[in-house]
Amino acid sequence: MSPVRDPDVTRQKILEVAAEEMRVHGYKAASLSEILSKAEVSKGALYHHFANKQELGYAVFEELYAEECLSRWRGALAQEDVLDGICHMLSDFEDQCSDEDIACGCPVNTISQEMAAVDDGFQKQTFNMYQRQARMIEEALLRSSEQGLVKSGIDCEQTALFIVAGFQGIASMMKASRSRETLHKLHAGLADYVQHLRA
Amino acid sequence: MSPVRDPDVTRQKILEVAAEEMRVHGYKAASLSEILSKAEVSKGALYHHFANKQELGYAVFEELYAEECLSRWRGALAQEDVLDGICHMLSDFEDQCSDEDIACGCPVNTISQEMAAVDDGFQKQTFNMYQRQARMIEEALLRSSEQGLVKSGIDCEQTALFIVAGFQGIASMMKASRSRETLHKLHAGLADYVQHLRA
DNA sequence: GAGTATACAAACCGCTTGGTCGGTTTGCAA
DNA sequence: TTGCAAACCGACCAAGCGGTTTGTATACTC
Repeated sequence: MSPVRDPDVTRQKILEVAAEEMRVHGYKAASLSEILSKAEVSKGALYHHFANKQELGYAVFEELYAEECLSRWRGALAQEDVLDGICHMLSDFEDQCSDEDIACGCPVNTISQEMAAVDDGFQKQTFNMYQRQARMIEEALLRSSEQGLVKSGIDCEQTALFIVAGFQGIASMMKASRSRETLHKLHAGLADYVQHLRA
Repeated sequence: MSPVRDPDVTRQKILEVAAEEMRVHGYKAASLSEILSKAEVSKGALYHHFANKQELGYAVFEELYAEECLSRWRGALAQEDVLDGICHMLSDFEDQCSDEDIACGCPVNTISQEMAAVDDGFQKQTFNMYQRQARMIEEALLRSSEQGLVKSGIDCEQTALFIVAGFQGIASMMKASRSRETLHKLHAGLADYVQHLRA
């Protein structure tokens, strides 16, 4: 049977509760006391697994937020028709997300806007995340370009970067609007853009 | 000569210093003590002009952030060629903004991401701001459509919304990257999109 | 010039925050 | 069975926060 103490489980529990709190309240406003009580874990346990709040934040970002985000892109870009893959990802997200998800927005975008200017660690993490996304998309576009799927004239790096920006912008407006209708129109706008890349 | 006490000047001073602090640190992390000491104003003065921090925040958003943002759009959309107007606005911004501006990002986007989920007032203010921008762009597109400047098939509302999202997304990535080069590529991407709307 | 509302000054307050630290319990190895 | 390190507990702390209150100086009105 499982032991009374399992450090991995404890750490994961803290991580997940912290992620949820930070998704809703942001990094700074996420209270350690609140996290501890919701995770049913003592302060001693937390500070045993993480040096301080900052490192907890970094871990949440890297192990949960970034991972979720990248896996979504991996799925979309693995489709044989990359453009359709992206569009399907958009409508899938729209179908799956709850009202709370809409209100909370994209955690990467939220943390980035809150912290990038005042914490170099978060700035590097978020920038790195965006670069990885852009790189993935760029490679997919280059592949598609060779296959004759997308127009030949386009600058794949620039386009990939703009697609990432489009996503983040949609996340921003989704959060600000709290409106599924707005989200739908925005997705339609991005889908149009993506499809116009087709050869 | 000017009186020793001028309530309007005092209020404006508080507003401007608060705006600067919130631009850098966000709303919650902007400290009233810090604002007061930088503005060389007492706590009594602040609480004479504003009921609480929240109302100060709302005033900063409405009277400074929103105004600056909207005036930029007004200028761009007043051009006879709206598409060029937007593109010029992009390159003007790029030329004028300092490294600090890049690092701080767009204050509307920053505040929106920080507060929209936890404060209905900020949520409404930011959404309203985005809607006004979108409306302005939509009307400009409709005008241009009648003039035969832009393609006839486009959905002006959806396109306008996506342009606003594109802007916010660029602001997000600009802040996260702290890189002028990235900003330039993003602007180029958006400019391409805007120009492809041309008839 | 008196009276009064406005405009400020600054000491003060309760509360929450992230973080510390001495002590205790658990699990495993020898 | 013993020994010890890892895991955890929770009382405690200083600092900073937004906000209140009491008092005073200025400016305008009559």
